[in-house]
Amino acid sequence: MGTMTSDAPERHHPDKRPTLAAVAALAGVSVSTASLAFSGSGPVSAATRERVLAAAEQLQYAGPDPRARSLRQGRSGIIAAVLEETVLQAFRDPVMIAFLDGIAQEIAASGHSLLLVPVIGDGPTAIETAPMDAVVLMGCSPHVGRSIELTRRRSIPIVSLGSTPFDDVLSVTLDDRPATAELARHLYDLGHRRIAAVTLPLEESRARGPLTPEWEARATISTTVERLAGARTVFPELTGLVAAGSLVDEGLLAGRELLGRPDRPTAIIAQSDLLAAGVIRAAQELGLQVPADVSVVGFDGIRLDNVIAHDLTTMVQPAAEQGATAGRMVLDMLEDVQPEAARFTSEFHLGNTTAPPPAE
Amino acid sequence: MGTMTSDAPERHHPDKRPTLAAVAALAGVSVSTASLAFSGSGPVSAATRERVLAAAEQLQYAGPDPRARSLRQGRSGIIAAVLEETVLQAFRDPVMIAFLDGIAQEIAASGHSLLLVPVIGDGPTAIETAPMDAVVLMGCSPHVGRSIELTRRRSIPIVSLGSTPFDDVLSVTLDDRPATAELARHLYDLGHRRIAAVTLPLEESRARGPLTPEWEARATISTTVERLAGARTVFPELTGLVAAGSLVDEGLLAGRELLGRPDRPTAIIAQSDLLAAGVIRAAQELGLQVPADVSVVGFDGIRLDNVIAHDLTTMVQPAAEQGATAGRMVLDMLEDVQPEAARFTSEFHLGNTTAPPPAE
DNA sequence: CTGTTAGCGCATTCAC
DNA sequence: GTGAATGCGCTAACAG
Repeated sequence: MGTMTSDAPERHHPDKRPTLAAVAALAGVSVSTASLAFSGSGPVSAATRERVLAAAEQLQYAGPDPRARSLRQGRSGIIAAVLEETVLQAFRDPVMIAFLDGIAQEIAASGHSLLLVPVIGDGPTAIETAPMDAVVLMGCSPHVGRSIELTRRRSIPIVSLGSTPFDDVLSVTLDDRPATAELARHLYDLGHRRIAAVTLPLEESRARGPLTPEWEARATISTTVERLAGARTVFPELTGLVAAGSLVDEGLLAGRELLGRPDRPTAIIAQSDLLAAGVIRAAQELGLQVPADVSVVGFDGIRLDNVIAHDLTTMVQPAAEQGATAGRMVLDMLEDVQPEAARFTSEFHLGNTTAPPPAE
Repeated sequence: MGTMTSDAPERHHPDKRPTLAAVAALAGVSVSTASLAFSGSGPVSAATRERVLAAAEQLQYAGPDPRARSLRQGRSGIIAAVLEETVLQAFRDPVMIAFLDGIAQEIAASGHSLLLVPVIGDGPTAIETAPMDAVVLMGCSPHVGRSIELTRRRSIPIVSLGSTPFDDVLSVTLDDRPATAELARHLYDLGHRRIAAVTLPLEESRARGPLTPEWEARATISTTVERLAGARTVFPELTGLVAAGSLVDEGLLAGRELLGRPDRPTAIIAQSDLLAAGVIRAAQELGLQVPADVSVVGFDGIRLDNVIAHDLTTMVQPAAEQGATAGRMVLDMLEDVQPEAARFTSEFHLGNTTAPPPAE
């Protein structure tokens, strides 16, 4: 440890910052007047304000301490985004990024800022100690339960974004199931009958492997399950591989395996655009033409122009809008306005990665 | 503003949360004892602790209020990352993401979490009101001055990451200049004499356009200037185009223009890997082979496997490490340990995007 | 317009 | 081991 003054046992930045009281004293006014001079919200004569500001300048006063202010007002101006993954993982997923950006954009207007709170493992996380006014759960499963339970007791606004509604948490959802059904129908109509899926992870563990009924039964990530269910409305027997994340490389791995089989599928339903891009890469590696030899569909509608040459057939989800909506919802709740759950609809985008199956 | 009830002036979540005092009362102990029971830091008999926790459970007490706790302790557990851009822009830049991830990773270990604070425009931002313990400036120019000035008065730890040191802010820097010189030297040694640069933005405005001496003189983004200076040590006359950001699309635009010229350069120095990827795309569009017809080098060393087929010749910078270092530095300062400025070195990576210039 | 009075909810001395 | 007191720094009533 560095230098510590004897009677200031708190390791801390040494120099004592001036307080509002000091400024008030120097300006020859009361603390409350000084406070008003800063917040500008009350009636203070121009002359007094001048004096106060001058005194502040002289003392190098930095303005009201946010900690004290937030205790007093019961507000910190912080909205937390709870991630059930590492920050890096979140940043690698374009959909998550769009969510975060939507939230940040929306809440910035009212002076709020965004706190990233990863809850991995079960050690105590910042979610229990951070001074936040509201929480947006980002694609969290009900398994973050303990953390959330505590948050709920704090009775601060909570909105869930990107997962199936659980408990009675207000949510922003997507039409994953019908949307995927639409993609499946599209493939069916083109004549495809031998289909395989490349799914998002089933659980927080993000394990990779063949999709089995047993494993599926233990799934905790609702998006994955919902999209699968949607596809099954058209292809009840659908099976495939579970990827370890929404990553091009994961799609590549899965694509190699699926397309390398003797009875390779004529079409692949990837549960994200990045996975789909990987599958297309794999096809190219194997000398297969997309869509002539194999059709591929994705999900999300992120702009992939720079990753693959193809225009991917996919369902476009309004990710930034969903984020913004979640942001608006928590802000509303902070204003005691009770918002309603929001459900968004994805839109079918016909690209050039689907065609009738090749003749036998 | 929303509705405000008359006798409950605080718009807020209505239900009053129980306080530690309430819990203590129910448990029949004093507040201080209850406090100890929670923090576990003092001598409390097991029996008493039990009773306190039971009382808490009964009252649905969520634990000490983070706001009050942070006022009392003078710590909020929040580290701010100040972005001189929008959250979306930051998220699109792989280097920025690696920085953020490095910081998040490092500070999470001690229970801190990361607050994203964009400072765009000059309106008052969260930087003045957020209860943060320390700040990491992410590639900020000295022009965020006003905001920073206030922060400094608060005398909380500040570290600057990814920009030239300014004032006396402690910094984590990269060897941009010699590193770029190394790339330039590489091209020179291969025989290249007609070179063009595709640079990162010169100013916060992120304007796009031809690089002119006048404009360059007004540049505020140090990374851009430094890398340019490095290249000029080998190619003093170097000129080129300024991109509007580190994006593949921007590289594509610049590449089209530079490579479409009759006296097109035989090599292009792009100031980021994403820009380089765009340039390579442009070359492909124009039917040029890389590196046979044109050599391209980048900067950063992000893994581009999924964007272009080439293995880019570039300087690899340890971005996540730099972030982690910045994180560690602010944590150290919070412990009154005075760290030293850190300077990182990039490493030359020879890919397959450079070769001798084509014969005339 | 300005000063006075009260806490916000908690952690930490120090006596007992 | 436990309890009583004391502010952290500020804002919001209310009185003057």
